[in-house]
Amino acid sequence: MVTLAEVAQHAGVSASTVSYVLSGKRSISAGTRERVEQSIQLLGYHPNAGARALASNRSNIIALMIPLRTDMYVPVMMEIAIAVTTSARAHGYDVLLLTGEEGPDAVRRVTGSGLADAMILMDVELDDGRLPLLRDTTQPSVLIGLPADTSGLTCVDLDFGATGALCAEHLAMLGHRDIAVIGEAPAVYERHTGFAERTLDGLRSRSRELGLRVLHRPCEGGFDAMSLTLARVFDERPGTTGFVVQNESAVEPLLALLRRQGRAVPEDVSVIAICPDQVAVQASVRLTSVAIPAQEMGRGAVEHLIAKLEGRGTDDVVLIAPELTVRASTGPAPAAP
Amino acid sequence: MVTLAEVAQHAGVSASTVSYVLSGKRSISAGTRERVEQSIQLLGYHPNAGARALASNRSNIIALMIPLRTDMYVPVMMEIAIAVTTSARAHGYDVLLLTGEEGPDAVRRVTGSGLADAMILMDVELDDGRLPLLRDTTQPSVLIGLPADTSGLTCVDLDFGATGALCAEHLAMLGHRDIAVIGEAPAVYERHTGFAERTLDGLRSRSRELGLRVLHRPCEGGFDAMSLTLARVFDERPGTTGFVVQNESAVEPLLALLRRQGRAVPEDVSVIAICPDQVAVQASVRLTSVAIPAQEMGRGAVEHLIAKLEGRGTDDVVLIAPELTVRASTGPAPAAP
DNA sequence: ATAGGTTGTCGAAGCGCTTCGACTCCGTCC
DNA sequence: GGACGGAGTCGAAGCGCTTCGACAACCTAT
Repeated sequence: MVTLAEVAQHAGVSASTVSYVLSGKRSISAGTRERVEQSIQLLGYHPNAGARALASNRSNIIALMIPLRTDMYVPVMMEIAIAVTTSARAHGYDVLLLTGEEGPDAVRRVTGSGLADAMILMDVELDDGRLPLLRDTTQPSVLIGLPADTSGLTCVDLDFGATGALCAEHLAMLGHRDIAVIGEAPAVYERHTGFAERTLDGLRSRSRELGLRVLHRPCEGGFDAMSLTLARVFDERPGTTGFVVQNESAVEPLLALLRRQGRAVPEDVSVIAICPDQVAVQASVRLTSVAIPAQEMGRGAVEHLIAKLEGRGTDDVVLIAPELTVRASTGPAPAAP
Repeated sequence: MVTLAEVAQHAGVSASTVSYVLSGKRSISAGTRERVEQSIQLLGYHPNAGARALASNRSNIIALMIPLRTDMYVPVMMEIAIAVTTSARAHGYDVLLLTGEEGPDAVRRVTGSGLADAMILMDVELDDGRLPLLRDTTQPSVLIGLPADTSGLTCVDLDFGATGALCAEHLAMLGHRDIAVIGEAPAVYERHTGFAERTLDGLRSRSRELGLRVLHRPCEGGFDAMSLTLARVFDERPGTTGFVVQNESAVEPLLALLRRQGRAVPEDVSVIAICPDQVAVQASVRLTSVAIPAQEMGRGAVEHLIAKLEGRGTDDVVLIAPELTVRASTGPAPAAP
């Protein structure tokens, strides 16, 4: 392994000079800088991460806690993780991957050991056990998601309330009166993961204003669960003509079942999905959808974190405005029979 | 931040003693050990990662390179990443997430800086630019995937050749004679990611032995692409009664299209998918499938890596035997018309 | 011409840990 | 009873880097 000292010797300068060339924290004459840079190239020098972390008290690592469960939004999670990693690299940071498995202990371990300079938490619950620890530590952090109490925290998330409202507006505008929300798996609600409730709240309150009747049913993904759920929906509200689907893995089953029942989309029934654009365009009907901006969320989280690391940061809640894209799965409500 | 020295002082011993309590590398009397452990608890001590890495020359971090692209198998990738992280933690290692973005440079950076003790590479191409670097370094590594030349490398992967053969056998046994393979997106083949070709080779050679006729068509996921592909298949081979689908995002479109054409699954047409079990059971028909054992692959990779880190490891290629689960999407070939 | 500021470089201290050799006890064995 | 060896502990060196203060050299403004 090549060390700083070896580079310094090769370039005929002191170790500290090489260090300053690398960090740019003091001015260095052009000639010296060039010589040092050449030596670095020539010897193939890479600063030792451990030594650097020890001396500077910064590891240049961001910890990313992803959920262990795979009961929801897997592609979204993946996309966020990749966006976080890519943006972090662009700022000179690496990403340490943590699963929820260790729970709050992971936070303690990482902050205590100086393994990472900062954290990004995904899959935040309304009353998350990790939050008190985050508030206690001086280590910057950003949540992707929205807990009940956001005081002293920085959060980035899609504005799910507005998302719900947007869905209601679109369906109301098309003349629908009875709509059904196919929600996430019951486990997601039990876990109090906020976003599902927020969507529903937004949708319900806007629906009230617009005179829509809303029926909400949680639903595990998959064909069988969807089949049961759908039967119950039409049983209870035969006049339902609009669907809002929040659970990605319920989308395709729903479309298949509607088809099988002879209900045409969008002539008889309109469907809006809350999902990544890719899913919306790949479905068997091109879906009108509100996109989940995974990239933007990941990038936003990193940028806020970097700002905080550089002391420019502020605690705030950034809600990304939802965008509804009209495609082929929504249309005017059918004339009443 | 609490340091070793503070713990030592609190427990009334020297710093080295505390270190030995922590590492167990020298014997410590029960009494001393207990006192030290109590002090650690009481003070909430966590060893500083940087200092430890510097002094011991090991970071206890494994780097995991995941593909940047999301054109294939996203859930599988995610599941592998989670399995890797979980198993690594069980062995006392953390996981650093790298995207393919940096390419070979990432390998250089990580090995050069001592950021990680070892690497796991996913999405390995047949002639991957990172492989020469891996062969050159002393740092242990494991590939998930199979390059063209495996000499000096350790690889873990599903035996895709056997997977293809298994699909052929199952369909042949059921009396099918004309089968179609719906492959990955063309981009996957252009990238030479091995597994797609291996599946096809295995399937073709077994088919030859069994007298099956095979038509292979790459296919982007999604409804529109699948629609085109399917039309061409039946155009060219009207007697096709068996499908093997390798592209996850083509499964549901295929089923929908067959239904629309009035071809019943499994009465008229049999479908085998190569996909995670979860996808197979959640589809609109419970799919006969060969599972992609993501968990097992992730865990296997970590275990091999740990073995190498401890000096017990050997370079070898571990191919996981495929398992075919019969569900509701395959049945006897229909009698010839 | 001289005081004062800038610029570029160096030496040394130290970050918190691991590890090696050395030392002290104490029990064992001839 | 003295040599021997193992168990338990300590002190010190050093891992490779950053950073602070010091200093020489030079430039400018009075």
